[in-house]
Amino acid sequence: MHPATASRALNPATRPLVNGETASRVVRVAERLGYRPNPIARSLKTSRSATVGLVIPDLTNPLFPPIVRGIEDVLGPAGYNAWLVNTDNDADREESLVDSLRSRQVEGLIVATARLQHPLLDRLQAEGVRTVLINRRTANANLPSVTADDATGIATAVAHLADLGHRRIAHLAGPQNTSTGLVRHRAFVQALRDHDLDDDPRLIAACTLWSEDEGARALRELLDAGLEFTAVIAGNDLLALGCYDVFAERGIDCPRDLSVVGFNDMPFIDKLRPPLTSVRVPHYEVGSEAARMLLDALQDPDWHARSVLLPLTLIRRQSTAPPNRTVA
Amino acid sequence: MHPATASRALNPATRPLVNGETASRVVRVAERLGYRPNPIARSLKTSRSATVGLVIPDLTNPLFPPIVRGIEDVLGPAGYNAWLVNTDNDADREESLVDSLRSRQVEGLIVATARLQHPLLDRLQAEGVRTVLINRRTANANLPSVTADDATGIATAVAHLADLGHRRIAHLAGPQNTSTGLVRHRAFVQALRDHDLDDDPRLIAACTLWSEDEGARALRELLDAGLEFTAVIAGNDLLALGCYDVFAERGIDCPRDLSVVGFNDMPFIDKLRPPLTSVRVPHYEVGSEAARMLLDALQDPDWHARSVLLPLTLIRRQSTAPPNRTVA
DNA sequence: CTGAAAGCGCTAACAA
DNA sequence: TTGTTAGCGCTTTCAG
Repeated sequence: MHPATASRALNPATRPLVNGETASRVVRVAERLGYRPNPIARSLKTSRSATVGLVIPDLTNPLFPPIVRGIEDVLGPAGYNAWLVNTDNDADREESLVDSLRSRQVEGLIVATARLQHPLLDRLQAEGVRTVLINRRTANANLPSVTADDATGIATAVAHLADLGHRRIAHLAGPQNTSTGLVRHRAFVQALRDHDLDDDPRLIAACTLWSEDEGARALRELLDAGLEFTAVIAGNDLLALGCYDVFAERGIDCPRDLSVVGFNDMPFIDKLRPPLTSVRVPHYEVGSEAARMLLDALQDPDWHARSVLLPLTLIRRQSTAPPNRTVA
Repeated sequence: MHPATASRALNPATRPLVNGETASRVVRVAERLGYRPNPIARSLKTSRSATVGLVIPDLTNPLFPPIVRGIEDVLGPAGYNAWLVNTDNDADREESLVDSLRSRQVEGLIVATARLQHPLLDRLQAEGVRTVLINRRTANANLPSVTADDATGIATAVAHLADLGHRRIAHLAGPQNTSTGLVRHRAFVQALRDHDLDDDPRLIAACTLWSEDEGARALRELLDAGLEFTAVIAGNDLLALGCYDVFAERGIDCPRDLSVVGFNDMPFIDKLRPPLTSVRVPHYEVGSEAARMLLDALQDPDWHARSVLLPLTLIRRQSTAPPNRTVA
């Protein structure tokens, strides 16, 4: 038995090249000997790896695990693995991690860390690295992406509050250098106008991070400014969590004194006090769709970029109610 | 310039073998050319990989991200990476994932999926694969592990409830084929006796999974049996979450009608209604300690297994209060 | 359909 | 201190 023949017999793709009988004999013997192909040697020869890199800003954000699931569930059956890295929202770390993924011959990347201006991503595209963005996009629209339909989501949230009778709604705007922060902010302003609500710019508080602390800080700022408002749309659930901290701190009764809407509907958010009304993003589907897209791109050399917007639904819970005119 | 010399100059470990001046010249040129060593070729040659495998049952459990962080923070500076896999609590999947990690030449494993009887882990040990267990252990005590001091944690929880005046305390026992489930169960019984509390065996409900649904099912079972009890110690926070679902379902006022204690103090559990009293496990430290242990084991060929128990603290929140004699 | 031969990029042993 | 040589385990031409 000659190694080349064995190799052909063991690789499903080249199996047809070899006599059916020899093939099955090889497979049987390999089985008996407990032979395991060495993917490293294979990688070295073929410069492929059956692996894709997954670049996450922060795994401790409960948003990401379901996305990772979605990705793995699609990649696995296709014979691919995901190599996961955490950037901690640090551009240098991101650069070196992407480097290390590339030197390990990952065949493509799924990136959840996009900022609107993102030189690294432009470079990857220029160098022809197959990349799919998730959650956030860059200003450069040529990169394929799978994101939520943020604008519609915010519009739905505003409509919900308007229906309840709110007229002065505040917004905790996420970082404006991320597509999600910017799109949600703009959609918020647009939706206020569409509903003829007060679009007082002072009711928009900028957050520099997607974090609980920033959410708390921003809400305090609005309250301390003595502005009148009866509801808040937080740029995401973490910012909304910060609002809950302020409620506890200042004895604010939610939803009687103030309604809050979050964004993402992350796990466990339904167990808060009160359960948070939030715009649900189908995280698992974001992951599975992105993985499918990347596999397509890997298979078809002249695949062309698409951007998928996944639909959102507003999950109404107890953090929103009609405004309490006597208090606000 | 000869490739072997360049190789020696670029590898910090062999750098001393080469003339200082040539070395820095090589480094400079490599820099200018944007040379990136190919870790795959290196792996093939050296059969090392600077990588360890991390075997997690379910990444969507918020317990794990902080552990992963702890591991990466120790591994990174030592020049190692972690390759993370999800088993979904499926033994077959686990087997094939561990296989794939090994064929990728991981130098060691950190395993969070241990069951008391765990043939795969015994085999790994027999084959000399460097392995550190976290969270749970096997019956085979020879495997090094980093776990929480569960018994003391449960004793503290029982003491807390006893101090509040509870005398009939129920336990939602986690899967008895895991060390955590078994140890907590036994510690619970022991602690009841130490405090002279009623150790009615009917007050212990077995859960077959560490899940919210199982927690809910088990608590319903206890309530439906018409047993009298004023507090519950859940085997972990997910089981405790299930209790919250039953409270909502049946209009039970926690902590007035029933006190609950969780275990793990997982992220966001402090935001529940009411905030959950829980035994805090230092997850980050579990990860960092395990990573340090594994690095030690990799460096020192005749390293001997140790097991580390990390201390726990009870975090008192609003889910526990004195029993309400008139209702219970 | 199968065999022979070469080489992916790197490093370790040995020689100079 | 540097050069030479060989080979990690696999796949893929090319020839037979």
